[in-house]
Amino acid sequence: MCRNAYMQLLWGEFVMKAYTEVFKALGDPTRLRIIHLLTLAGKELCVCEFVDSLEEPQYNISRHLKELRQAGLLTERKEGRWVYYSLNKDGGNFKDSLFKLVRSISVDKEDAKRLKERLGIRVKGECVLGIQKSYLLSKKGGGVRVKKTMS
Amino acid sequence: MCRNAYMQLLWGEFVMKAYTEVFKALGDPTRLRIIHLLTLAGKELCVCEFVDSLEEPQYNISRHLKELRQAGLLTERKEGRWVYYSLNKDGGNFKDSLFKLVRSISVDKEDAKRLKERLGIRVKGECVLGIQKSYLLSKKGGGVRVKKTMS
DNA sequence: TGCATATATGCATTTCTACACATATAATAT
DNA sequence: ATATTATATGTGTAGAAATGCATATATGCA
Repeated sequence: MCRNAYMQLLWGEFVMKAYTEVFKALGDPTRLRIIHLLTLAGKELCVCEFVDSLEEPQYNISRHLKELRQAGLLTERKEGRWVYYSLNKDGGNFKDSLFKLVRSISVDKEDAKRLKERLGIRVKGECVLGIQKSYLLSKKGGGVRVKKTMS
Repeated sequence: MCRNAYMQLLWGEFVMKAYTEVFKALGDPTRLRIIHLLTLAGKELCVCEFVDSLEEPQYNISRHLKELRQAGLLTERKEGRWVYYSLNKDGGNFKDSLFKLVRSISVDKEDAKRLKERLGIRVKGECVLGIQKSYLLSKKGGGVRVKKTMS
């Protein structure tokens, strides 16, 4: 892998950056709650389930999920209109230990409580309903969908 | 500790913020290298030893050390003009696991190599010489000290 | 007392980050 | 086909963070 000193330097910086990105990704309340929720759930979760559980606007959840995926912490699986995210444990022991660590964090249990409720409306283990708390579709609009047809 | 639901909410947010700050603190290359170096060293290190080992300007090291201390990851001990920093393991298993995790990171070993050299000039286990790489005192100046007396 | 040295910090600048609004994209349902 | 729905993203903005310079603070020493 590393042919010479220069390559080692580059490789070292590359690896260091990867680890830095992981910690940076966890250094935000919403993203930490996302990972924490996934470690508690023990299974993949759908975007709308994150939204209803964490009570954050849909566009925020989507963006944070993307960052976590880019940091290598999540994988996504598309199923029709639904997108499920799960913990990405590829690549050695590091992430496994990290996820155990995040799981051990003792925060208030409201997120988990709301997730449990939300998971209750799955059918055959699959997500079949979108965001239930319509005020989370956007922040101001209260769930109003803008029509495409105009004038 | 938590008398009612409102207190629990506040407490939960407080704790979540504390964990977030920890991860955020590690989400910077220099700070991650500082913690990594400390986990490898297994003992307290002096500011000038960080500077020579990580080859970052003194003012940057000072600032990053401060942030790590404010995040609860470091403690400092003053000994005359010298200030030693060590890992702060207070407060349950979380930080212990975290430090083990950081220790397990495999990055290039230049930092550790330079630290080993630098520790060679300690006397009776104590730091007795300041920054050896004078170009790290500031970035541009090359170690020039400005006189106080003027005009 | 005055200078040297180890560390910390005020300030300005630039870059990043998170958020909110609106809207796009893609798949489903009618 | 067209409307609906689940998710993603372009854009503007405000606040945070990293950096570099200069200098302050504090301790030790001559």
